[in-house]
This record gives sequence, structure tokens and C-alpha cells, in this order.
Amino acid sequence: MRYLRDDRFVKAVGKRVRQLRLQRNISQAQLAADCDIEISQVSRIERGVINTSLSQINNIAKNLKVHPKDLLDV
Amino acid sequence: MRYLRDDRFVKAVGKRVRQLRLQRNISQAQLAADCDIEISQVSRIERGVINTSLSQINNIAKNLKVHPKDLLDV
DNA sequence: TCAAATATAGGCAAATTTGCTTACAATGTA
DNA sequence: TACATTGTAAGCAAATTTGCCTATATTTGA
Repeated sequence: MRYLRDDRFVKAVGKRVRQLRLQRNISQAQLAADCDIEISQVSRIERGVINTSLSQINNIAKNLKVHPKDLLDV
Repeated sequence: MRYLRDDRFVKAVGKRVRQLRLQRNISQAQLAADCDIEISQVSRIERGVINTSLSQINNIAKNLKVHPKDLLDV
């Protein structure tokens, strides 16, 4: 099976998430709690090791108080 | 396990993909070929039955010749 | 320096996505 | 009507994501 993972893109989005999180001065733990997901998951997303889903992006965007498309502004 | 799927959001993105595809007058089969994915996958994404990944969004955006964030402009 | 806070890493099981395939419905056209 | 095109549906196996957990590294502050 051929599973598409665009490393460049995934890492860029992760970087963007981290950037916005730090702008808001919150820890991964805080963001994870707000989003009701695991810290390790936030870490994986920010480091770009996983190719996360639309819903996670929407969830994180909501809790970073930005429009989901802002997370893809890379 | 609690897996997050935001039906509203996923369906909205699917609608947006369809909208852009039709604007370009191409079939699902054509888009699928361009993206090198399955037709059934395009269908699932447009109907919002799956919560697809960042890389798929980027892939589809590329082949619809829009910025990935335009697919999340919902 | 030491301790606390923060971030990274990895394993496991369950859930989902995806490619692949076949079948069928819907739509349009001659 | 008949035919082709287009889109929907569903099942299966493989791959990935995710939650949960524990452990370790890194950073920060007193």
C-alpha cells in the first residue's frame, strides 16, 4: 500500500502550530488539555512525525483561536 | 479509544474540494489520476465520509492549483 | 547546582484511513 | 431506448494515527 506522507508539508504545519502556541505562551500540556488530546500527540504533530487529520487541525486551530486555514499558511 | 472526527468540518472541506474541482471542470477520475489516488478516495473525501490527512489535502490542493489553505477556507 | 517544568521518545492496542477491487446507481447523450 | 460517463457504495488487507502509558532528555528558575 502506498501511503502518502509529505514530510515537508507535515513538518511545516507542525512548525506553524508551535509558532502559534508559543505566541500564546502556552505549553504543549496546556494545548493538549484544551484540545482534549494527548501531550505526546501535540509533540508528534509539532515535530511533524505524523500526518494528522483534518479534524485534529480544526480542533487545534479552535483552541489556538485561529482559523483552521491559518495552520496551513506555510 | 476516542477518535476525533468533526463531521461538520470534514463535510465542509469535502464540499469545498468538489466546488473547486467542478470549477475546473474535471471529473473525480481525472482528479484522482492527477493526485495518484483512488477515485473512491476522492469520492469519500468529497462526501466527507473520511477525515483525511494533511498530506492528502496538500496533494489535492496542488492538483487543483490552489494553496492548501484554500481547501480549508470553509 | 538542584529541582521542577517542559518536551521528546517509544511501545502497545484499538480505530481509522487508504489502495484495490467489484458492483451498482445516476446522469447525460446519441 | 441504449450506451457511455460519472459518481456512490462496500468489503478486505495493510499502513498509519491515536490514546494511554512510562521513561528519558532538555530547559527553566530559584
